[in-house]
Amino acid sequence: MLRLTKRSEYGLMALAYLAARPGVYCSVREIVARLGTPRRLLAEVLKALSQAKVVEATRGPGGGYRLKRPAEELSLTLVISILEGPIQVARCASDNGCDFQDICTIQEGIGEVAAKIQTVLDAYTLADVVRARDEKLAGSSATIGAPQSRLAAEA
Amino acid sequence: MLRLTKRSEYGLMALAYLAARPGVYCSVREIVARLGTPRRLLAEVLKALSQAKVVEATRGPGGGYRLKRPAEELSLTLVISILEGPIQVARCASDNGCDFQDICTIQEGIGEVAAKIQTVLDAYTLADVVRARDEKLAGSSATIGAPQSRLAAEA
DNA sequence: TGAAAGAGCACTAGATAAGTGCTAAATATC
DNA sequence: GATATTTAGCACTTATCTAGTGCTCTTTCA
Ligand code: SF4
Ligand code: SF4
Repeated sequence: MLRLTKRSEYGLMALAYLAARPGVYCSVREIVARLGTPRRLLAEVLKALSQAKVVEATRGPGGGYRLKRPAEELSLTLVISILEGPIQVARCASDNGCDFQDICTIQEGIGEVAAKIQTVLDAYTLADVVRARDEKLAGSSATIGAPQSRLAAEA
Repeated sequence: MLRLTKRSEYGLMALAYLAARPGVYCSVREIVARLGTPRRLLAEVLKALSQAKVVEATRGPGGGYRLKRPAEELSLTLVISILEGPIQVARCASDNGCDFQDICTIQEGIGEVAAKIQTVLDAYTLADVVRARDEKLAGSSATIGAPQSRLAAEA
């Protein structure tokens, strides 16, 4: 239905959280306390992001996750493809394919649309997610466009 | 997973078929013979499109469906929303909402992305689907950009 | 040594998508 | 008017994907 999964959303929320604390290891417990997401599920998500080298982890007390790459380099395409597999608006892309491929009359059109959507997702990064949030919080003040580094985080 | 459903695809294929035969009533049987889709499912889809006034139907021998509006006016947004409900990249749009709305840090960002995707789907029409197909069939000849009115239809 | 925290594995339940069966109503043709 | 064709309506099954959870193991700091 052309919708993001919870995994992606939880992942993005967590990443946005981490982006606000550059360099600091944040535990799942801590993040869940803030976001209110199911703990085990978010753990699953962060594990996947860790395996994909988007975040890095340390264990033990004081451990947790932190961003491994700057938010500007984390596109939605990347995050989504890690958390829910490759983006395929239609299934005739790279996957197992579709039975209709030979006779399908809409393949090219869908392909064009898919490419456009892909472009949107490629261009939109975690930094943009954070920025959108900040702009909203800042109302319509003059800080629009300025690089942001602080979320609404009182901890 | 950000993917179109079969309903949408079948619907678009059928509409593309109808677009190639303006004014002519085409039966489900005929369309299915060409497209190879499950008959009952395509019937279901066309019924929905009929109820949504995108196509019109007549019963009895020689009956079937035909486009009610020009292909240029049929956006993907329209077709998809008829066949799989309103497009919601995130679920916090118009539906039942999401439990996280109050504290969600990515809502604005997702909203921006959703709007961009929406724009893509709004702008892309059935006519574009048909055009993309024609351009592919015509290879790289000089007919690019010319209004198309004939598909690979030998019937 | 013990507590904190991620890593790994496997499973359950719920939601959505895909597909099917059957009957009724309309309509053209004979 | 009978008959074949074709859409309309209704309800159901099955497959697939999504969401969420439980438990154990390993690492690491104090
Ligand atoms: S666009 Fe055509 S070929 Fe591609 S997945 Fe959809 S139906 Fe199959
Ligand atoms: S963006 Fe935030 S509020 Fe909207 S659906 Fe996703 S989690 Fe819920």
